[in-house]
Amino acid sequence: MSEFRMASFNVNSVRSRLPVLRRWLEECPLDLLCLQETKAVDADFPLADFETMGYRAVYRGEKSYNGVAIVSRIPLEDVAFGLGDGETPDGETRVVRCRCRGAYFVNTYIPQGKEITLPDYGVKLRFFARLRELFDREYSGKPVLWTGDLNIAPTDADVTHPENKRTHVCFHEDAQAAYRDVLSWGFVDGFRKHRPDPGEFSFFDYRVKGALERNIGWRIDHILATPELAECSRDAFIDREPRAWERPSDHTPVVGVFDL
DNA sequence: ATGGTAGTAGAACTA
Repeated sequence: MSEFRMASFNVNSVRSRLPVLRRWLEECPLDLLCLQETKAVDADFPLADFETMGYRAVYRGEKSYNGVAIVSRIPLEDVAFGLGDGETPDGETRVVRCRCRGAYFVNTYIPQGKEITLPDYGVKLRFFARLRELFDREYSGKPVLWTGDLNIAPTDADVTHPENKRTHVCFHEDAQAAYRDVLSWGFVDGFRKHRPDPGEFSFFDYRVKGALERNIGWRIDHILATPELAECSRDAFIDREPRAWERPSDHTPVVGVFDL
């Protein structure tokens, strides 16, 4: 049993974010880092850069969109991509799973959904349902850490102005219910366990002027753990610093510290 | 923030 530090970070292009990642990993060393929106086909994933930093990585990407990775200091076992249910799209570039230190990690980039009136929103709701099916099918009784950009702000405490976001795909009641249904499989909000107060956000829209300084954002990146894992959780926090650096992602990392 | 910016592209899409 020793300290295990992990994080989830939507990088909005892993290649564009290498300077930020280098600096952040130096200042905030991790055992395991879950990335989303890598936006690189596998041949273009900057594996050598991570190896230079002392990490290995598993990844699956596509041109321009999506893409997930798990970057780690220690070996990863049972690596798998996608939801594994035979449905299309299969989520190959949105879901990466592995086992590490006796725990099961599920790193997801949930579809954003565009607009509640569009088919994309149905795909998003179905994606949550398929995840629930995956947990039912493959993870019964196991210690699981579900993390990533879930594109959902679960409660009014997780956005700046809840009243004008009721029809937003990341805040709409149907999306929140779909998220809660996965949560009810058996997850504890690992961030909220340590940070109960409202007003902490992991996403700050590039298009909102001074979003970070004015704290206008969303908490849509999450660390969720099964109860026995949550018991091992020692701390969780959102690190706002990388969002203020040169050429930032629009997201900033969520960090979880465990005794594993 | 019913507009805006960033990324990948090399025009228009996704977020």
